[in-house]
Amino acid sequence: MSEAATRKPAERKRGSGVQFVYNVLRDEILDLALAPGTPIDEIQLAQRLSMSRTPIREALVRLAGEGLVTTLPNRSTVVANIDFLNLHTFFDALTLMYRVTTRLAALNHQADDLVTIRARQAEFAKAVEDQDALAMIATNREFHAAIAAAARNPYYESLFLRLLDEGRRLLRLYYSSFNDQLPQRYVVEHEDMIASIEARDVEKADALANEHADQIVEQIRNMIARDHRQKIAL
Amino acid sequence: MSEAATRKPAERKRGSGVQFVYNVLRDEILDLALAPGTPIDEIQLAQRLSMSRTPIREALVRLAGEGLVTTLPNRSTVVANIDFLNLHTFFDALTLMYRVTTRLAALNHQADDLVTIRARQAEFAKAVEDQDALAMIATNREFHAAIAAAARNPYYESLFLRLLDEGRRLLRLYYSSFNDQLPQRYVVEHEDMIASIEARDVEKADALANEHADQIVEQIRNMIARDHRQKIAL
DNA sequence: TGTATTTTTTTTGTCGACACAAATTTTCGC
DNA sequence: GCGAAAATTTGTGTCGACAAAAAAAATACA
Repeated sequence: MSEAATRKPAERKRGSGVQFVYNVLRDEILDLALAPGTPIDEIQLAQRLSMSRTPIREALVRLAGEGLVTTLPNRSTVVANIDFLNLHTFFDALTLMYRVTTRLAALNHQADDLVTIRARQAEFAKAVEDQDALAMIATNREFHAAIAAAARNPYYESLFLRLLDEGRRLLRLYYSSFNDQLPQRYVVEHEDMIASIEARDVEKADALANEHADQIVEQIRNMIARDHRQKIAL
Repeated sequence: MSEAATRKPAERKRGSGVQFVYNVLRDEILDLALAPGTPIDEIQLAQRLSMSRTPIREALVRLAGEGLVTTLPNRSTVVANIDFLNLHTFFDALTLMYRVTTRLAALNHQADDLVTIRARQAEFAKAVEDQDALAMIATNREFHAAIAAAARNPYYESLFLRLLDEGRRLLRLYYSSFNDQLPQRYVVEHEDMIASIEARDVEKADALANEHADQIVEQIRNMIARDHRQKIAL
């Protein structure tokens, strides 16, 4: 059981129920606290979070819309599987969104966007320094999410966030081997991206994002290739 | 009240309730039978579709996830507005998805994909011949959806479908002036795209999709520019 | 008559209960 | 003992009801 699950049973503000369940489940899914394929029992969840099944079901519908769970009709909904066979479609979309959001950030960013982006980058650098792989994964996501926000295109942003989440789940699988690559390189690449965004150099931002994406995709590929266990099983 | 609303009150299969409500509402929203900004009364809807509020609420959650309705906490959910001020973000994403899906279709399509695509194209050509603007909008969507399916990338596909739906809603606003452009041109462009996909000529497919998207964006821009009524109001 | 405050109404968010479907176990025939 | 049919159990899909929150109406007051 995760930490959030053991929260105070009663006294939650009206209307926050669905959001609460959504957040708990989302975190547990992305942290792999709930393994892919795990069936989600509504009644059990209702008891655990001490609320009725109605808000739980609505949260599940929302998660299903984002592809984080799969609903089997008249049967339990399960945590979405990681489709190793079609990872290339994920990498393809991820790379394109890296590029597009960084491009548009260079074009459309406003003054305070850079403040936020730099703050996220500082957190990422801190995580690298601390050799904290889990924090690196989380802060890296937030860094790119901040860039996506500065890009000011909600369509790209929502897809990108979805992809970053999926990536977070994937990296979580291999986080233990996340340190021995060369994460310092990512810090430098991030700095370059920030500089090109600030200079509004669209083409350079694009190129850097492309390289950066290739780096990350390559690293994930290596981590998977090194691990010949049960790729198909999941 | 739309046609679907007046369906047989009782006797629907178990588990199909949410899907049914979702389909009804989605159609009415995209057809502008429900105008943007219209509040959706759950009780009223429940009576109209003769079912309880529970499946209705779940359908609304799903629609909210796709951005077709907006949920105001403790207040009624309303049909999503059309954001004329940020249409450029829509056009940008739409153009990119036109390109990417057509590219990937040229790369990844399989034999029977072309059969489906050609069938959709035939329906589109028929609509043009019949001067049926509404059918043109609908069949054009299905044509590009078929290409997106052949592209075999669910991430792009889901975003593209969302954009096509949003576009359907937008075009529906101006469908009356959809004839007097030159829709015959679109038929030819579609044919060229099919040919380049079949030839697996990725670059040509990309270029054609780009042109095609520019055409459509331009047409929508013209339709909006010609109409100086209540752009801001909606 | 206009404005602030209280009351009423409307509508959402949540709950507990029941019905139905699928999975599981038990029973029965051989 | 083994396989098929029946019964039980488990868990989802839907319902009607209630409580809280917001909006609307009514009232009080200047």
